[in-house]
Amino acid sequence: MTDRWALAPAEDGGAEVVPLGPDGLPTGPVRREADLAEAVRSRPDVTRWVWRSTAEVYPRLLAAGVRVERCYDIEDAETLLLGHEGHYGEPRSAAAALARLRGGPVPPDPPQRSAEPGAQSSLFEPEGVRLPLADLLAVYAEQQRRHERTAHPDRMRLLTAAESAGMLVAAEMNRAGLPWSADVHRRVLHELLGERYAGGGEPRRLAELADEVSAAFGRRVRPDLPADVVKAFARAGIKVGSTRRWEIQSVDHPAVKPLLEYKKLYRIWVAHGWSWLQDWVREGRFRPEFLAGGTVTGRWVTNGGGALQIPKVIRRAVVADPGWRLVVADADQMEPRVLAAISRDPGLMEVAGRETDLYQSVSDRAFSGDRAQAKLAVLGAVYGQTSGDGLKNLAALRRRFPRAVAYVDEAARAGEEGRLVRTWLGRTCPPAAGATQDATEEAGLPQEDPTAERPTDPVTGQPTGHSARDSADQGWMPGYASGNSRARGRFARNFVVQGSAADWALLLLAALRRTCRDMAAELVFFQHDEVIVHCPEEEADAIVEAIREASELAGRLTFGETPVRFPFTTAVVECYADAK
DNA sequence: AGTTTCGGCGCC
DNA sequence: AAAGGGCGCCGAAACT
Repeated sequence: MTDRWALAPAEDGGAEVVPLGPDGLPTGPVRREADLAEAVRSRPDVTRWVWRSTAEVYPRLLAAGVRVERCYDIEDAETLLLGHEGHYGEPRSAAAALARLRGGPVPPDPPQRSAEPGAQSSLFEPEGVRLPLADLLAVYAEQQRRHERTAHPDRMRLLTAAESAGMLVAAEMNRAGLPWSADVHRRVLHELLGERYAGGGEPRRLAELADEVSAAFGRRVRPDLPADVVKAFARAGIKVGSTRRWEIQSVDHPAVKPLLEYKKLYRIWVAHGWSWLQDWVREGRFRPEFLAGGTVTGRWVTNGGGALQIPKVIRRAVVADPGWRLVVADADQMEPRVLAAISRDPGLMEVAGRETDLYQSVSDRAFSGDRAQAKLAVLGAVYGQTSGDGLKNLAALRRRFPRAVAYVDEAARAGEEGRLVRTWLGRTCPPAAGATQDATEEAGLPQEDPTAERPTDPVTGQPTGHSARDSADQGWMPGYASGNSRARGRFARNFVVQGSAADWALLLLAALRRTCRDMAAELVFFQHDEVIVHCPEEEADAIVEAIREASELAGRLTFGETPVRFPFTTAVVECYADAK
């Protein structure tokens, strides 16, 4: 039985709270509490807290040592509901939702903060605009009704609940940080890059490689400047369109080898080098800011430190505390398994019902045992590959798994025709640029109001700088929603799979978090289909089992009863790099 | 001088 | 002829 309360923080550090019934309406008077954290701590029986913004409230609770079981984030739900209703990009604040409900002018969303290196979390800078508790309740009650009007109310309720759970996980991970050994990191950097020179220029190894490149060309060439490199190749009689690795690596020239090595190391140096270490690692922890549902597909993003792009060599610096372990768990072939679950393709579900290598099973059935071809074909189907071996092999895939291929083909067709597609739980893709009214109307702003704000970018919340006139055909939507029909088809094709995988991953995290509740174990990292739990050595086995159980539960909750399994490869290690 | 876009590459 | 989705990050280039 859920005991649900709503909460609104007050300016003075206190809060208003009120109990809610099953219909979301108050069942008692509003209580005024002097201390926000105490208001929650003193009500341990509450199983779900309804609030405007997890990012506003939960870091403060965590700082006071208070955790909650579940929450409902009104502004996140507003975003998901607006998307489902075809109003992607409209202001998503509770204040805007209230204005739409009451018929007043809709305020634009405040600009988003961006992370500063080493900055503390938003403890004392509540983001967004607060709303009185009574207004919040009106928005919440209306949202409950809007859930009922969606294509699958049960799934939509699960989606908003799951993403709220994800936001709790994200806040807790932000607080925990990823265990990081600065000493190991510096050792790795020294091995790869050599000594640093005074003045902050290139380290020794990069300088040497730059010299080798120059020597090979017979003139001074800066390998970090693409234009310089293209020009140098041209003088050597070699025409290259870019200096991308895949294009350069087949070129027969002595500069190629040192150039590619330079680019690899340069990347480490600028993105994860000494200044990164200085900026992002404090007291043995790397603290990026995880943001649940930060992408249109529902995948998470991080602000700062490139936490989801840590190069493999740098993972040697992720080291458990003494006596503790990292349980590194990686979902096996997640995307094709998700495709099996959402398409209900009998053959693919049967294959995905085994815990053994899915690509091998697919290749046994359709590719005469050639696993590499099978994998290319599957990924090509999911990503919308239109050339090469993947396309050729798509035909074989289609013969054996017709419903699976038809599912993504239909999504692609919908995308090309400008229709919306949804994930299994109901997260909806943004509309194509040009397919909707202009941004000003989208924002619900009065057309004649001279004081109306300029259109804001639906992703960044920043003014676009474009007029309403040109916003429909250029620029105000990012590339995924571009007017290019085929690109739009590929986007939609991938959206249904990647996004449904993100749906499932949220449920997985929620279940795993629940298991960790009464243990010392902490979730410290999440990357699409991979989680890391930091725990005392003696808890590691229990965590491995918990991951298995969480995966099973997440599969069933998300997709219903299907034969599809979501096995994980787990490793109990002291160092992240040892997991692979 | 400050801001935005581009090229390239890291991860999934 | 080329033809894969989603991100973040950096310095350089391009812009205002």
